Amino acid sequence: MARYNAKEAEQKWQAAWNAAQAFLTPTVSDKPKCYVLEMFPYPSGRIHMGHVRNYTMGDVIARFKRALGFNVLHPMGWDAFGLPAENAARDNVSAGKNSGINPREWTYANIAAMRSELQALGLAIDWTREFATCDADYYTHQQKLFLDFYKDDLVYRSEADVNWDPVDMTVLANEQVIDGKGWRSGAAVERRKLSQWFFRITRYSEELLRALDGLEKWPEKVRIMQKNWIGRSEGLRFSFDLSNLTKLDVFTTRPDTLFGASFVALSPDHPLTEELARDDEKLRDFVAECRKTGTAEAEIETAEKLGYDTGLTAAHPFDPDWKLPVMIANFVLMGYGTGAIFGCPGHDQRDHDFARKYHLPILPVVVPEGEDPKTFSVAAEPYIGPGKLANSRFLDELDVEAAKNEVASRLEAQGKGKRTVNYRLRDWLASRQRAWGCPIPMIHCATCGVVPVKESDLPVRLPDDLNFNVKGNPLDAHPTFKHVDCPVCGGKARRETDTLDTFVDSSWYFARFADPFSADPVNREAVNYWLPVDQYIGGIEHAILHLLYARFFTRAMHATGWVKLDEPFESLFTQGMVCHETYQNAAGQWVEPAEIEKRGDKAFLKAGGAEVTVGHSEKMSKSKKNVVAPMGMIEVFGADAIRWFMLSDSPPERDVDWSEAGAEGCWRFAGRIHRLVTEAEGLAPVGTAVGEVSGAALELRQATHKAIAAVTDDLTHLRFNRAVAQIYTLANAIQLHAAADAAVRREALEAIVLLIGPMMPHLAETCWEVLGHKTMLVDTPWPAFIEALTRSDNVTIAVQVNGKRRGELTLALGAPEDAVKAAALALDGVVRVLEGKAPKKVIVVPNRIVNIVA
RNA sequence: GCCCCUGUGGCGGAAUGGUAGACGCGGCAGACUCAAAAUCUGUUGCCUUCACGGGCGUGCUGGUUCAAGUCCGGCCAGGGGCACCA
Repeated sequence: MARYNAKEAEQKWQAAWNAAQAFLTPTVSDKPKCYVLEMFPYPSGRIHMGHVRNYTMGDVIARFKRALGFNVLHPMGWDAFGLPAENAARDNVSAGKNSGINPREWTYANIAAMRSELQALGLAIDWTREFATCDADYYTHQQKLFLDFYKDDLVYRSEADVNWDPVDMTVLANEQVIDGKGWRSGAAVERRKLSQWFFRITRYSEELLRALDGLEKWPEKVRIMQKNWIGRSEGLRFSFDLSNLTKLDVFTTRPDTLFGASFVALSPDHPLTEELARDDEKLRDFVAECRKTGTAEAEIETAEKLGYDTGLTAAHPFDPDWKLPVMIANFVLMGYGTGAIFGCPGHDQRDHDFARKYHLPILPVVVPEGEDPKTFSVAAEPYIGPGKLANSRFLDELDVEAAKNEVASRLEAQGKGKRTVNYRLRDWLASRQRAWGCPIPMIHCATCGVVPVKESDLPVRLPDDLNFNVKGNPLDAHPTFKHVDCPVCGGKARRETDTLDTFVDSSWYFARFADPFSADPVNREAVNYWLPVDQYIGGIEHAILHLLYARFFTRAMHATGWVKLDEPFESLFTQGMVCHETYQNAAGQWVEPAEIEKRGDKAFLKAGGAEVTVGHSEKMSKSKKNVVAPMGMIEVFGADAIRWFMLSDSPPERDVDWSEAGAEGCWRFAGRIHRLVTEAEGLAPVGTAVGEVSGAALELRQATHKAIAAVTDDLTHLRFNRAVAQIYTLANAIQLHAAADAAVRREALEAIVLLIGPMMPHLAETCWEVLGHKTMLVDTPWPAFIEALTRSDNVTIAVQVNGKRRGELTLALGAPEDAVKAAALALDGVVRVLEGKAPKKVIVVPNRIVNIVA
């Protein structure tokens, strides 16, 4: 029999699935549904191993659920707006090829290339539903949603201090600033005051936080990250009366420490600071100095506390005669709370640093248990823990919680304060000064202000003839795009030239997949049937950005009547990265894996044979050149072997090391399965019932049914690596019992072929055909198992004395306790250790273990 | 600084509180072969013993339990997230 030819099989079955429209999904159906979705890719041009891992996992689930009888939706699309396309066009221009690429052509060419690569993996995808977010037919609906949100006050325009990325020449959302740097460019972000478009995500701060508890099928890690990002803190907002007769609002989570206050501090960006700076040159210099400090971690850690005394004083809310100095302090952030605080150096590290530098009083007002209030000192370091109040008049002797309540109640009663909940989460700044994005459907009119584009005028199309040989946003520089008539007064007006953050595009694509042909943004009937996504899979790097925005968008779409749910993703799985060793030559330059040859632990250049340094295994990245292209590997080992590799060995949430030896092992296993099927002789015909069997045949039957039960359970729980191990075990059993009963062997072979179906679909179809089936395996239900056959007749029971293993017994399953006990006590090893003494106690765990306490 | 996760053979990793190391990779030995490849079979935690056997073993350290990789406390190491957030 010929050896398994993966390439032939893959072409044959992919064509057969296509011809049969095997993965075409009805829009709605009476069958129970299962929506399996992997985070859609950015069309960079070619797939990488991370895609292969992600889409293979999703495909296994989709095929498994389908075999279980679900109506499965498993679509694919393209997150197609974004900077790389623009940069490619710009590079093209600077290379002098003016006739060349524009972002649209670049993007669609990449999509075509990547589509065929994904198809080579044999994914069970309904390609009729494919769309790209840069399709006008997609973004027109996004513009419609934007206008709906605008009507509902979920979108607004506001001037604010925003993050400006000087390299990408655009503003960024808070979520896109990592360690003070732009998430794509890595450039230090600058602060600019600009008028920008925002989504009012903070309307749902509380809800987004609370609903996290209900997302039981999300990784705990992601929920914690979102919780921290939303950053809820309960406290008190109250006002100080200032000596210039104005009031100053501050926020605190520690109202209990109010009698330990020794100053009030304003942010350098506080409106009052700006007001004061108008007539104070020194203050202006000070503010400028503060703004120099970067926001990078290292800078913040080493940054000195800087303060400026305004000369103003603030009256203590419980003692009008107690005056506190009003300072400007560089560590007070305008973006949190009210941008002003009262400083209590005794119980806050930052206030402590500040007070020491500016020689302000440091007074303990909370004293830990066991300390004497008269001697307890916070001069050296602040005390943050629990304790009883002291030096605090009417609060003395109260514990911290009671004191917080007391202060809050009194200030509320006086009308000076209010208990409030503060969130770290800011509104989502969603406008970008970029050309390759969804145009914001708004118009600026000198007389009417900002007006929405009429729905009948949608879509606002991106022009094709953008000139990238300009500074700034090519949309803004376009000769006609921005010149429009005002939809209200009809006068000359200016079209908004900012586009939407690409994270907007990915915030609702999952809903569009339910019916990508709908004339509305979503087909309500279709989304009611398909949403939520039953299983969403992607990288942990989207734990906050994409997943938080999508949760917000779903709520906003609920509020505007498009969907009837709040949470888009029922179950989330975050898969690990694909890593590879790194290599560096003598000059310290990175070397690609394809250029080296391994001998033992050492690696050498194929050309020239010079030794290279083998570095740690890291996430595959272009910069480290440790990338292995999937297509080359599929060419060598076949798609099924690569899929199998991605599923075996490592648990799916953990990082996996790519290794060619591992892929080769998978390829060999594919061949072994093929041989087991093709070389099986004298199999019973298709459909033969299995009769009563014993001996080797019974053992094989039991192995078969155990494997079906275990693989079913493992795939249900996404434990692909264990499912793979179970299948190896069954393969070993089939090989061992190659001479067993003809019907039993057929049962075993059919089972193993069906079990590998979701993971190695082409091989499985081939084997299914060899076994004599006329219908395709994709149309075959998942195999059932017989419970009684998943248990062996005999069990091996370990026998311990004082917890130490001294022997084992092989007994019939369910042997009576007395017999087990007697047999255990008679074991040589047990007798030797007991030395004739009677045991104190014997614990028998049925069918598992006996522990004798001597 | 705060929060979270992970530490098991040469390697990737299994293990509802109940025989630690399933399964795979790698290694070793053998069969087939003139030979090699491919394939198949056996073996493979460490120490000790001719052997039977014995001892030690899940980062370290205490504890709970008849029984701990698993539960609890305290450390150590590695990784991740957040961070002048009042």
